[in-house]
Amino acid sequence: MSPVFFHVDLDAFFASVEQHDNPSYRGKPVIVGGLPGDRRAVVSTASYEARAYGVHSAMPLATAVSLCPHAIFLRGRYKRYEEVSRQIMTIFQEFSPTIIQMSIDEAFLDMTGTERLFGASPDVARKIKEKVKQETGLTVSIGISSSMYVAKIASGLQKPDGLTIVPDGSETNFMLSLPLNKLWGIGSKTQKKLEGSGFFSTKDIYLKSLPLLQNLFGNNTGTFLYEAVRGNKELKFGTEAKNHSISAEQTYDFDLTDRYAIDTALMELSLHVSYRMHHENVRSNTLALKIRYEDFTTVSVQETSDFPIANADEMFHRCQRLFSKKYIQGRGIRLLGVSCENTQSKTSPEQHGLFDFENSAKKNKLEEAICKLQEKHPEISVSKARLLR
DNA sequence: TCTGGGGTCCTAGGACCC
DNA sequence: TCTGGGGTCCTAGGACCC
Repeated sequence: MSPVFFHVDLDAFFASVEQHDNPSYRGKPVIVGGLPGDRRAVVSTASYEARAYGVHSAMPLATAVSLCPHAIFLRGRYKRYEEVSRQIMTIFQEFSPTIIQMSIDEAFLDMTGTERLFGASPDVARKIKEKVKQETGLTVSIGISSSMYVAKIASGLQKPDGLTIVPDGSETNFMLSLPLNKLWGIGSKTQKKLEGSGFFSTKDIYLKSLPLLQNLFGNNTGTFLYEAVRGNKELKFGTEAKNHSISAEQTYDFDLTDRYAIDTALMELSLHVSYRMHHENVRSNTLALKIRYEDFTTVSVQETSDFPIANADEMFHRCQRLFSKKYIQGRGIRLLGVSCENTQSKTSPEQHGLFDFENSAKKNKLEEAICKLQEKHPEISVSKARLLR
């Protein structure tokens, strides 16, 4: 028996939530991402009414304002979106014991062998759409295939409120009917590269041998392309330990040049990352710093030490060292980012530095306490004195 | 029009070890 | 004396996704 996968994708999620919660927004262009005049903002989600004006995700907000000045602009209510997302994921769980959530607004459902329980795939898909609509007022688009990769692409083809079924056995034909830019995992850079080598369609790729593709694009990309255009691409979702990371970054309205402002920013980011590490009960030995200069060139430095980063204070000092190592004096900074890579669960055995262990442990406890306090009373802002301007 | 924030994965080169 | 080959870890940068 072939497997059956649904890929379910919410339509213009953030904008749709706003239109649902606020009926006066319905039928009008809604743009979530920022207010007109916000510096350095981008479009997070545009409603379909706004897309008709050419507005799309990741577009600079200023561009969206000029394309569609009469749109309703919103900064976004992410807590609310998470709440609705949880509600919808719960609905999915009623239909499949195995769901893989891909992001806040999409998930795979393994529907293999559920026919007897719920009925034929198209009927179940319609039931899911109905139930989501009923309980949240939102529409979803669904792709159905024996391959998760194909289902993912299928769900995007008939948005919004779409249902695209790729019958078992027709995966390759389906893939060969698509333009290159529909391939999931092929972005604009790779597409340019493909075109540079004379590949303009999935068929052009299909006609070449695996060794030739590997030769042209490297082992990995070559194999990916070969499998993808056949609809054979397997998506692996390892439950095994992966390299996770926790990061925070901030684009500043105006470039930073002053060292005091930079240090304050680094401390803010360190606190943010550190609290999240406490919250998720993980630690990390690797700290990475990202600097984006005013001309958008981006550099990074990272450092792995023998012992985990003990607390926000230590993270801040490590950040300062990395910063001094990399920063080109005099250049304006538009973004700073701090990231802990390769995080490990705190339940796994820890190696302590012999040195200053007790002191670190105390700071750790303090920060954990602050973390808990902040969770309990989010209205209280607990922060380093320096951050209180 | 002037480019968010949070992630993951891949590549290529260097260090180091046997 | 002018130098192998494999494995692993680390780093910087880049591509991609939502």
